[in-house]
Amino acid sequence: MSDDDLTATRRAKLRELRAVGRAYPNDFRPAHRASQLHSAFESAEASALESARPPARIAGRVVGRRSFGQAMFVTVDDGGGRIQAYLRRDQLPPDAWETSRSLDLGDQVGVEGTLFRTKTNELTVAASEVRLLAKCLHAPPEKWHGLADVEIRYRQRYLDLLSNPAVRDVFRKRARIVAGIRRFLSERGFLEVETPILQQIAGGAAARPFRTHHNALGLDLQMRIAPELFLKRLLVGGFDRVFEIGRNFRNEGISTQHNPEFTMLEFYQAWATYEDLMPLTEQMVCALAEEVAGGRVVRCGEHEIDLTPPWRRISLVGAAASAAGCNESDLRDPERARQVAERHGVAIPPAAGAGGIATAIFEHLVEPTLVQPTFVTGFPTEVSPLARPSDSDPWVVDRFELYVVAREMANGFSELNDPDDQRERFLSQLANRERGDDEAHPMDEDYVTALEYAMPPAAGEGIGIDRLAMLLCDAPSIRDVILFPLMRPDRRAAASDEGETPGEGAAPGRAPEPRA
RNA sequence: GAGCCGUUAGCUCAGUCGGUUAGAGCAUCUGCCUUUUAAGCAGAGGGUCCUGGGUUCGAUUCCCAGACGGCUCACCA
Repeated sequence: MSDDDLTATRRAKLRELRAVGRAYPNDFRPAHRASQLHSAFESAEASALESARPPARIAGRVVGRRSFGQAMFVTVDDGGGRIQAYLRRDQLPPDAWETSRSLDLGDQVGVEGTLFRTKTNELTVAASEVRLLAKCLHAPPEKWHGLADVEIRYRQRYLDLLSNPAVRDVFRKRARIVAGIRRFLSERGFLEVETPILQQIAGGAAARPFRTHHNALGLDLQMRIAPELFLKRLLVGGFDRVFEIGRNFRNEGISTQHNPEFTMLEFYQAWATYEDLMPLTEQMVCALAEEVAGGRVVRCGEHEIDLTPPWRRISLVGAAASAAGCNESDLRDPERARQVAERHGVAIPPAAGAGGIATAIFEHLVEPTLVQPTFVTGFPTEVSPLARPSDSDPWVVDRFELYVVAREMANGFSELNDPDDQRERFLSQLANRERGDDEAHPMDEDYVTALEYAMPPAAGEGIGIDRLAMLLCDAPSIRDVILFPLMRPDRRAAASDEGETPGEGAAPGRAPEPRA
């Protein structure tokens, strides 16, 4: 049967339902969840159930149907688990039996009855009532292999979720990660805040923004690339520990590790340095791993990652020099650094000085090797326009990045709160922009003004939630932990949808759906 | 943006060294079946082989272009 035929068959059943009553009722209230019933009656013997006849009222999607003429088994998935129901003609009202006979895979159904165990000892609802609650008009993906077409999995995530239980688990884990972060930070006195996504100057990171427009104000705006500068304004305002979990938007390429919109945690703590944030990060990530991955050792692809603190610490310039076979001093000199980069075939970013070149060398030679959790410190000041210079060596800043499985996972530093230095850094970034670095940080005078009102010394950190979820859920692509990743429009589907009206032509009796 | 790979029934996949009716399992339809669980048995239907051009007597298959996806690289704090 073609797709149209499959749908037409189901639509015909829907038409019959409409003819005799409400096709989409909302008066059935399930009293039990499949998982509850399984755990509550786990140890109940068949004979015990036989005498007690515990009532059960469940609702969910039909994911299996085995028919025997005058009886059938139906497996119902209520989102949290599955339980099967046994439907017999001689135990059901006639209309419920008719409903049962017309059930299709994918339908939403409500079943009421009593629990028993079958010959094969499976806990089962012996149905005394069956209600169709919502008709499924399309054939669902195959029961055994599930949905494998990656494109459909992303475009129609609901199909992925309803046919691949492991996918639901990933997103449940992701929710627990986010909830765990909130709990962890709230317990430590951090205040959760929300700052603008629509901004006039998108700052706080090196990235190209999306542009948009506010009609009433006639104002061009950008989507935020980071909440950083607003969160630090809040430090000036007197909130000494703040955090935000929210979406950032960066107008850049898509890969297994990049989605144009992604979720970031940023938190700021006054009276702290980047040294304080490293153990805090270790604690937080360990707590999350123990909660969602069952321990501090997590499997990620072919790697086994041991998150037990303390994590290794290396210096960026030191590691880059040793990987490139040169001295650190070579990487502090623009000309010699350039030669080292060229010798190793490392592309030199536009407008880069020695610090930028050293960072590029690090990223190409060292970053891919950082599989176990590693804090990288000693970032050049040149590539860190918002971070506080190290007291002992102002060529670098008090900053770290966390790498796990060769992926950047977190970025934290002691905040630059000297307004005059910050203005100079912005000006230097502007100069880089002139020289072709289109991701150089823009000038933000309003932010500098905020610093002039005295921001307490502080440290702040950003953690990529998607990448953290990838690590803790063992997901190879960021699209596996983002429910609806950005996709190109599917022009094939658009073209064919315009050419036909699916199913409707063959259903002349069907009245249009009232919408108001 | 570049390279490689993929796109065949609603789903999961075979297949065609260019050949006449393109297959399987699940799903669907018909019949039988009151404890099955990837239920079973018998039968049937279901295809824009991603799209468009080209080569050819003949293209789902070969060539070119395009669409969409995946991976790698580039980009990307």
